[in-house]
Amino acid sequence: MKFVDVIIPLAVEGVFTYVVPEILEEKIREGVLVIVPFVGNKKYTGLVCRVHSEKPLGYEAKVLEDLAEEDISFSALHLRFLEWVAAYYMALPGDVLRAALPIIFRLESFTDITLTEEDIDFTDLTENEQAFVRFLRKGEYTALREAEKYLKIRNGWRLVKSLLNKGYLQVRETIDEAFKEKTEKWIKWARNFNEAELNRVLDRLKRAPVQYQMLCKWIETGEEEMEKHRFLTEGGGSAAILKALCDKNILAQEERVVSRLDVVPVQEQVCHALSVIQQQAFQQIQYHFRVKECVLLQGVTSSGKTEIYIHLIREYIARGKQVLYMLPEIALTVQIIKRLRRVFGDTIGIYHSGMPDQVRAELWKKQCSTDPYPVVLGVRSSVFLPFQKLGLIIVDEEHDSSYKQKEPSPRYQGRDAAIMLAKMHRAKVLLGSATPSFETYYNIKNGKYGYVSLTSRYGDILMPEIQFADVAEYRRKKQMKGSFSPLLYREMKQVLEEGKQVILFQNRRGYSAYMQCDACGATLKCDHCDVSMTYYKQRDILSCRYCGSIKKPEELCGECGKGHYRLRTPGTEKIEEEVVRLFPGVRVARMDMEAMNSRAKYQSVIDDFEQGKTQVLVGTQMVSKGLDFENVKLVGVMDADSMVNFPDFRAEERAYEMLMQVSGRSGRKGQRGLVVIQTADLQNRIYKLLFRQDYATFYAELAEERQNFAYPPFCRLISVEIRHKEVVALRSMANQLASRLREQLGKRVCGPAVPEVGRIGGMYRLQIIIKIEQGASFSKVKAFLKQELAGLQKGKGFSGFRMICDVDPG
DNA sequence: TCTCCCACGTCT
DNA sequence: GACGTGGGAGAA
Repeated sequence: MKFVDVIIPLAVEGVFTYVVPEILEEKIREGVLVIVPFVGNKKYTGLVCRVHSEKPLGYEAKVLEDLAEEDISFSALHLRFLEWVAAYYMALPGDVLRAALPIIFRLESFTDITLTEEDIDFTDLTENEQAFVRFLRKGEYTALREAEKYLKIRNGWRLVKSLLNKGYLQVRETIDEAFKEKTEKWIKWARNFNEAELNRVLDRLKRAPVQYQMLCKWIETGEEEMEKHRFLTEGGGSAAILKALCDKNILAQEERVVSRLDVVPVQEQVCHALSVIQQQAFQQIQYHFRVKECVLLQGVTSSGKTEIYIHLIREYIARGKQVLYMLPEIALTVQIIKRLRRVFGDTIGIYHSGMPDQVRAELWKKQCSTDPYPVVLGVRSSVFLPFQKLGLIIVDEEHDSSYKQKEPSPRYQGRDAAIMLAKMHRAKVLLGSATPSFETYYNIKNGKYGYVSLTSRYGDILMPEIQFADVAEYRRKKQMKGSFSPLLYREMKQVLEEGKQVILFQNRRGYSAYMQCDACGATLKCDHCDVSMTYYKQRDILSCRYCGSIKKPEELCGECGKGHYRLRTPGTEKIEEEVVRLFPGVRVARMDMEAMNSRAKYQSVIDDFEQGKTQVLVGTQMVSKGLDFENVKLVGVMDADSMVNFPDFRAEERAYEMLMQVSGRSGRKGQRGLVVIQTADLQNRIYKLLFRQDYATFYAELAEERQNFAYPPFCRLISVEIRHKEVVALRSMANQLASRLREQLGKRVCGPAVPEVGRIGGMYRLQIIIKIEQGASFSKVKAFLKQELAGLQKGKGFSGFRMICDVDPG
């Protein structure tokens, strides 16, 4: 007998063993998707990760139901990669599969019910059962979900069970084919008509003038076939007229399967030659690749990194290899896609989170087919795509924090996972950044990665000039105009008069980051989370950025009942308002998570700014990433301190990164850009380092501290977060865990401590950090931690706790 | 994630 | 005691 171990895409521990029915034996192998029964009658899609003949002990394995979706499968290497992600990031295999597999392929069965008899003795039934029975028809299957929705009940299966016992119901499980091919209707001649025949056809249509007209128009086009929609709009007729022509066997309709993947006509392929400096960098990268698996290309904004990527990609394609080009989510804009399309035409696939599920599924199928895209441009999750002959991965903006998935599990680092994926494929990795992550730079220092830098901006564009505005000083002298220092105001005014554009960066959304009582100083907090609520003036509501709960602002302070709430620290909405007031007639656009409720909106804000319809763009970090505008001369950072003083060991690294990136938005051909940074803490070393615009010095200065306090890159971290509804119980559990861990790991264990936000959505949180130094066995620590957590979970009094491990957090 | 079961609360 | 609800365990 043949058995398989199956990963089920649910948050369940381990894999599950099934018996393979004889008729399927031929087709079942490692990496295929199957349908299996799981809990009751429910059926799920699962992934076969092992085929064997070991009869499981202690239970009778269920029988595998069928094969699912035969067009896709996982290679042995791909399976190993999923296993690695699960093991390294302490995630469940089901979690990893869920991240990897497009939702369309994750079939789930649903319950259908019908009545077995017309006449039912209602006296026998409870009220709910009666309502339920009335909703059903004999011989007609109704989805249980529908019935639950209609009757507004949960746990409908309870009713089903009791009615089933009474013999009134019949139940079946169905699986919907979720992936459907997209089709189009095409119009063509029903058969070949010669001229004489055609004339006869037209003659016969004399008494049907509209049909006659439609046919004449069609003949005029001279086309053999046309898509139905186009046929009707261009022919100016109705579907009924068309149908009449089809019924008369003159024209015919044909349904065709079409691809949902963008099929762009291959334009003239433009690939610019590299400049001398770029050519040197290109050669250096290839030189390093001979001995190293991973190379960093450090280059500031507009130093021409993309052009080098393009040449590398071409090289790998020519060798018959595939390339994965990764970008942080936000940077995946039309700008970059356009640029790559110009070179690679329709040989490039695109993968991002805004994509409809059907399209993702289609890309998956294509990558499993005999004709996969040689290049895929994608976000973090594209590391999970199937590759047949991967040769190169480019991780652009590798320092970007959005490569790390925080929620839900698997909490993986896309860049690091990509490096592992490349290793498995014996492929190379090129990291790109102006401000590399400390981890990457560390690996260069110790010789693990190769290093290539592009120091000058392409076309000799100068680095922007950075000026600091001492807000503390201006405030003392009462010279501030709202949130604007006289310096920023003056520069902005001049730039706008020159007809140039301005970007203002404020890393807070809404109108006011928090509301504070003017009598007792209490801030208005979310009812469920330990954070102050953001005020949105336009909608006149307070909103919590963690749980999303909303409430109306109150007049009087909820704490002391006497004071009134005052708005503190302006957000993007307020800045936008101030610009309107201070610069009458200037058109402003705002770009933040709140304003960008759709992809279309995002694109239109960018387009308007690009075309100069708006002169000032106010935004959160969204504006700092991946956007290039020709005409921007000034970038204003409204409140740099808020980033630097963030309570996190990476705060300074992130602040530097972000400020450098924002600065890169300014200055283009033939003119030097200006960056005005407003701070009340001018003496902070970050600003001095920023002023020098010298990454190496910045790294050297901060790295020493990281080493002293045992933080990455000198140490690896695992964060264990514990959540519970009650503080006291949480405390004691966290202490218990910490002391158990300390028994083995000693002072590597820090905490428990209250994380940045101590309560979210009504759950209190505590965090234990484990620091693992170089040379210690990371996997042993993980195994020990896992064992301790399992021990706690088995123990009594564990109810209501959640434990979340995050490997390499941040 | 879904199902099943148990413990417990409420209403009669 | 019947019925309903909520939380935790386990799933092959």
